Amino acid sequence: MKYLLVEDNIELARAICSRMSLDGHLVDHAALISEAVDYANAGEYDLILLDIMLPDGDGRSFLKQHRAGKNNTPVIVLTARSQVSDRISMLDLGADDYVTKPFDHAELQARCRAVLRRNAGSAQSSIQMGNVEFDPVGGHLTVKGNVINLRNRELRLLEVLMNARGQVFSKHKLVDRLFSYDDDVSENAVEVYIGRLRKHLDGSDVQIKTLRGLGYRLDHDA
Amino acid sequence: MKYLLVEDNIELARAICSRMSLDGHLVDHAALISEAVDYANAGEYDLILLDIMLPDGDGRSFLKQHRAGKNNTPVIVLTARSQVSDRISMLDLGADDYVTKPFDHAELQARCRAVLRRNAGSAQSSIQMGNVEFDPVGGHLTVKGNVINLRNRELRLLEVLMNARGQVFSKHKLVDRLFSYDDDVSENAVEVYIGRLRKHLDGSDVQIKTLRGLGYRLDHDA
DNA sequence: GTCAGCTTGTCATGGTTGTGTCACGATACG
DNA sequence: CGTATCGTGACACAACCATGACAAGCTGAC
Repeated sequence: MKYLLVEDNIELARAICSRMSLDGHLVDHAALISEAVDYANAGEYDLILLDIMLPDGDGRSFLKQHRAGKNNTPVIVLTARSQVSDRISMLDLGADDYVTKPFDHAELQARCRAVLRRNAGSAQSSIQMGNVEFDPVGGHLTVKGNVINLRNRELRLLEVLMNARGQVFSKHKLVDRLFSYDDDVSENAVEVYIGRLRKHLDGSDVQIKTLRGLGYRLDHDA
Repeated sequence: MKYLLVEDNIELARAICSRMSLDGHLVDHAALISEAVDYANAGEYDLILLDIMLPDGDGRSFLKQHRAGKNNTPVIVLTARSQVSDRISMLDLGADDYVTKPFDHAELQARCRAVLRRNAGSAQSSIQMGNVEFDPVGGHLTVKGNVINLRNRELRLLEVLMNARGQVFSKHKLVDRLFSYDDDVSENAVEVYIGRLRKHLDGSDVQIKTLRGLGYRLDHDA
């Protein structure tokens, strides 16, 4: 995925960039509206993250211009909590979601995924794989017709694995995905959750394979 | 599909138009009641999106007139959150649904689809689910034949849950849905309302399930 | 005005459970 | 056989949730 980040606070921008890069996304960064316009005109983006307080103008003008150009790229607005009225007009102008600063990176990532999923797969939210059906919106899993309610972390882990089946995730990467930055969590936690998920998937034709020293991968037996 | 949008805020109107156009719909835009009447008389629309605060009068008058003319075109009302108390009168006058500003465009699209679908298969305003019948227009609930009057907030909460059964709503999202932005309301309020709703639903085969750390979901026991 | 009655959000408390760690056993691999 | 890596049952704690009580608001009647 290719993101455009419009944010004048350099440190924050750098943090977001590195986080997103870790997820395998490509991020272009603009610190000014004028830059942002140039970037947007030059390339196709899957998602735009837009701060509204910028040195050379209001993010609104960018958003307005963006939508006026019949551009359908989803936009997530980054806003301070105090700028309430701005937030309102942003949504009215066609933003797809908003995140209030300061935000948790895990939350931003979740919002991004949600917006992208909503935008791409339209109504199709549940993921099918063999005799397993996973519904992240409903928060449950169906294995051979039996409904299993997943807990928060299990859900998030499965979501990550399901969205990139066949891809290997290192434990380090999974920790990054599941926990926020300041949560200091051992990698053993991931092992525990993998174990719990495996229990839920027992009897299905989907399994989480261990690749010693590398990580985990979701496989579907043929 | 052909939509008529009645909205005096030009920026918002433009944003909605471009969004809808991207979905392949044709949208006519009226900024005044008088214009709207002309449009409505001139053409057949599949759906009307109606703002109620308009410079030359109240959208209600348009709605009344529209229905008086035996016109069956579904209408979705766009209203500010503070005007939610008007909702009953809007629905009484024949609106099919309402969306509070500011709204998420994805939500507006979903509401449009829902209304059109509902309209295709003959109109029914009340929602049935197991031995529970919910009438959002009348504001009451029938559980096993017993009529229960709901209070305003309980009503809105149940409406949100009923319109997307099986979907998990985080408390954050529910706060967003039920309260306006400048109401600074704790998430505990949602817990309280869930509790109150559960009391009303006692003895029915519909229940609000708690998904710890995730939110709430309306379930129907089989 | 004011008083009663109803709605609504907050608070404090207590119960429940999801979560991450630990310790130890199992397994892969050189 | 030794070591690094992974699996897992048990556990303690913190986070989360339910709920009764309460106070502030609102409404309408008089």
